[in-house]
Amino acid sequence: MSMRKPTLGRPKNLKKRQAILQAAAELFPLKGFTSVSMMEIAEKANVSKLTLYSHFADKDDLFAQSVIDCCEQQLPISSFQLPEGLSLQQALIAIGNGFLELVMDDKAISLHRMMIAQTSIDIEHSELFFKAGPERMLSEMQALLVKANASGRLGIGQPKQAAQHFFCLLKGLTHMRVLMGLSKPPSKAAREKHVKEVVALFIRAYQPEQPLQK
Amino acid sequence: MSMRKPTLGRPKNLKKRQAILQAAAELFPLKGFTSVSMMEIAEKANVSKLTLYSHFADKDDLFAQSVIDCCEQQLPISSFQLPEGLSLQQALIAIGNGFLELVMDDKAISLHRMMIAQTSIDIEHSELFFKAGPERMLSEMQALLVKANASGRLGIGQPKQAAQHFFCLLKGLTHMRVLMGLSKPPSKAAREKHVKEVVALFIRAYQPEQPLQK
DNA sequence: ATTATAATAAACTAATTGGTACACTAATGT
DNA sequence: ACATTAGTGTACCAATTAGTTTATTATAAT
Repeated sequence: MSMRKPTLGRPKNLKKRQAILQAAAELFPLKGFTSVSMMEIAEKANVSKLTLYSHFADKDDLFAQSVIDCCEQQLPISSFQLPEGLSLQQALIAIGNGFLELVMDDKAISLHRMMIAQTSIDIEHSELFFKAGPERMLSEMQALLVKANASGRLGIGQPKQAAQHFFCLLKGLTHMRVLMGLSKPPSKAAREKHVKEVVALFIRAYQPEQPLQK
Repeated sequence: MSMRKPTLGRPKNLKKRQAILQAAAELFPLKGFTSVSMMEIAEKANVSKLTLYSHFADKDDLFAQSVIDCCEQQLPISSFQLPEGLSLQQALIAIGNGFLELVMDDKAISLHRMMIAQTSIDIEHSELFFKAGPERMLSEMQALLVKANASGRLGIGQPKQAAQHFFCLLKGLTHMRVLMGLSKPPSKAAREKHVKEVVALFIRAYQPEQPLQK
């Protein structure tokens, strides 16, 4: 287990490594694990096959690293802060837009496909992806709901459930259709329209028990 | 193009064909198209490799036939009738249970995986599956919503949208987790609990504008 | 300059696999 | 009985491919 980083000799070119990961991240979701050859990846990355094997132990390793890399790249996308003075509706719309953009993104769709196609082979990777991906937003959402609950603006029995409902509504039928290649990812305008509609529905559903008189 | 069925000689054993389709339907979703060899399918079906090639032109053909076969098998599952005297809540629960049973079924999950994994290769088959599968229930649901709307029990602007929301809520996070192999399909009890909760949410969300006094 | 490592190109190994050919047996209609 | 097709088993072909070996050049630290 000597993972000492050698200080001697020519250092590894990190850009090569990134190019390989990039190529892998594009090819694997497109054609599936077994249909992509190492040679193909090497060529796409403009790198010799042996360089590829010098950076990654084998095909499985490359695949795993590629998934990890994708997940990490995805993280910062939606680390949005929601301004304090926002109304509940506006806050939900902001979260909704962030989530839908994240989840309909080409990369995210590719990742979904990979995870589903390689099911049972890479459960750990799927867990990883799930945590790095959609599940990260559940906590933010939950926190918001608890707050809205406390201030009497919503009446929610189970915030965790409610948060899940919210995201499922956001994904809608479209997400599955996109996964299957039956629809293109929706435009920003289409996404925002959908989010507004879902937020309205959500607020209606979770009005406090005794609605305030207007 | 001579597809004449020969009346001469030993007839083909339809059970062999079914066994092959069965084996293919199990193996393809499990390991992905390219990772399954024809030999493997032949062995699983207890059939010689050549028999396989006598029933199906090549691997692509077998895959396509397998998808078609699965879709057709799925059709009759949920041709349920809902009794007339049912309350709205009970009707929604009945539909919800039917839908969730259909969509969490092992076969349906396998099909989803296949459709997603083979994306862009088999768009026609995906369309086929989508129509044979979940989409068939949208019309039933829509019809019910229109009726509930007319009788004043619900206030729904866009019945089609509402129906989609309903089914998305039913699937929930769980469906995706099952697709990725992260969770087992929920038990009947778990499904029914979830359905009840979703129906309650749905009815709250789509109450008529002027709620009736109690 | 020396040393150690990175990277490349090209040839090679060993295994898998889609698809076929051949020789044979089994079942069906005439 | 006979022709015809279904099905089996085995061997085979051609192509692909994960992974290795070898020899050569490039690039860094000391």
